[in-house]
Amino acid sequence: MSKKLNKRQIILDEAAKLFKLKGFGGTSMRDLAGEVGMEAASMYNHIKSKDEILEHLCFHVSDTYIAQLADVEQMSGSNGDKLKQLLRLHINLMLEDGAAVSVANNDWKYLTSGKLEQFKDARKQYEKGFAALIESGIAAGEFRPVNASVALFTILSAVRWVELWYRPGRGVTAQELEDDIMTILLNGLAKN
Amino acid sequence: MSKKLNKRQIILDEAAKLFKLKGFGGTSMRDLAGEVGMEAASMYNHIKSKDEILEHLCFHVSDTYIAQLADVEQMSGSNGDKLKQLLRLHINLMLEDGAAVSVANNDWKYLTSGKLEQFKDARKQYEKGFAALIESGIAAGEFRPVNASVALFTILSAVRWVELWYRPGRGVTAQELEDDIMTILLNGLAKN
DNA sequence: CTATTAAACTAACAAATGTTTGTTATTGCC
DNA sequence: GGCAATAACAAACATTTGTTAGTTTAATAG
Repeated sequence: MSKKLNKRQIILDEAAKLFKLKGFGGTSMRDLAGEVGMEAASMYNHIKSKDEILEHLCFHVSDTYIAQLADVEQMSGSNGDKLKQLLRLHINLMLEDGAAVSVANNDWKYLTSGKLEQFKDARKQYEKGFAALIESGIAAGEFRPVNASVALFTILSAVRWVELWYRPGRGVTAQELEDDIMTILLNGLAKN
Repeated sequence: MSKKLNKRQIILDEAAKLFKLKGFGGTSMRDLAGEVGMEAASMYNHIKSKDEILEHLCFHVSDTYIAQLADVEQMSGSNGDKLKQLLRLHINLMLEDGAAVSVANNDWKYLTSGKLEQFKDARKQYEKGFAALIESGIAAGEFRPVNASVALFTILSAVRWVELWYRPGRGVTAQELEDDIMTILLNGLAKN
C-alpha cells in the first residue's frame, strides 16, 4: 500500500522530467514506461491516464503557489518585504520542484477542457494577489509608479528561467541566485 | 508563382498561430489544413513537411535576433544605450511577430535532431553576445556587479511574457510597455 | 502450504497521426 | 482553343498513439 504510492510517485516524477525535456505531446506512455522500468500497460495499475499525470503535476504546482500567496498575505511588514518573501518562495519551489514547475509553465495547455479552465482560474487568482501587492506598494510610495500588470508579468517571467537554467554546481549558489535576481528586480541593473 | 509563395506564407502564419495556441504536438496537419482552408494533403504542394514548418518558424526568429545583435554591437554609445536598444528590438519582434516568437520559445524542443542542435547553437550565440554587453557594462562601472549570467537570463525572461500577454487595446501602448519594462529592469521596482 | 491480492507482462484495440499516391480541377500562356 | 504547370482533392498507407483485456508472476495473509 505504501509501495503503491511509491511507484505512483516514481511515475509522476519521471513524467515531470520527461515532459520537461520533450514536452507532453512529445512524450509517449511507452517512453515514460521505459524510463520507469516497466511496460506501458503496467503503469495503468498506478495511474488512471496520461491526462491524470498532467493534471496532477499542474495542480500540485498551482496549489502550492496559491498556498504560499495566502501565507504571505497575512504576514506583517512592508509591501517590499512581502514581495521579497513571495518571490523567495516562488524561486524556491522552482529549485526544489523544477520539473513540475516546468510542466505547469509549458504544458498546461494540454489539459483537457474542464481542468484547463480550472488551472487558468488558479493562475489568475495567483496573479491577482501578486498584483495587489504591487499596487499597494505603489500606492504607499514604496514602488515606482509603473503599470502594475506590466510589473507583475515582468517579475513573474523574470524568474521563470531559473527552472531551465539552474543546476547546483554551476558556480552559483541558490542564495546568490536569489539575491542577484532580487537585486535586479527591485533595484535595477543600472547603478542609479 | 507569387501565389505559391503567398499560400505558403498563409500556411506558415496560420501554423504559428495554431502552434502558439495548442502547441506543436497538439496541432495536427488536419487542424492546420482546416484553418488554412484546404485539405491536409493539399498543403504538401506548398510545404515539405510538418517539421519544415517548425524549422522555418524557429530559425526565422533566431536569425532575426542574431542580426539585431550584430547591428547593436557595432553601434556607438554606452553599454547602457546598447543594452536598451537591443532590448527594444527584442521586444519589438515580439510585438510584430508574436506567434513565431512564441513557437521559437516553446516548441523548439520538437525540432529534429540536426536542426535542434543548430537552433541551440544560435540561441547560445545570442546569449553570449548579450552577456558580453552586460559584462562590459559591469566592468565599466555602469551596471551593478551582479552575476552576468543571472542578469542575462533575468532580463531575457522578463521580456518573454510580452508575446503571451500583449494585445493592442488592452490599455497599454507598445511605448508604455517598453518604457515600463525598461524602467523596472534598469532601475528596479523599488524607489531606492 | 494455500488462498488472495497486487502488479507485472503480452497482445491487441481503435483512433489519430504525418505523409504518399493517383487523379481531377484550375490557372496562365501561346 | 489547347497545353503545360499548379494546386486542389479523396483515398489509402504505415506508424504511433493511449488504453483495455486477459494472463502470469510475485508478494502477502491465514
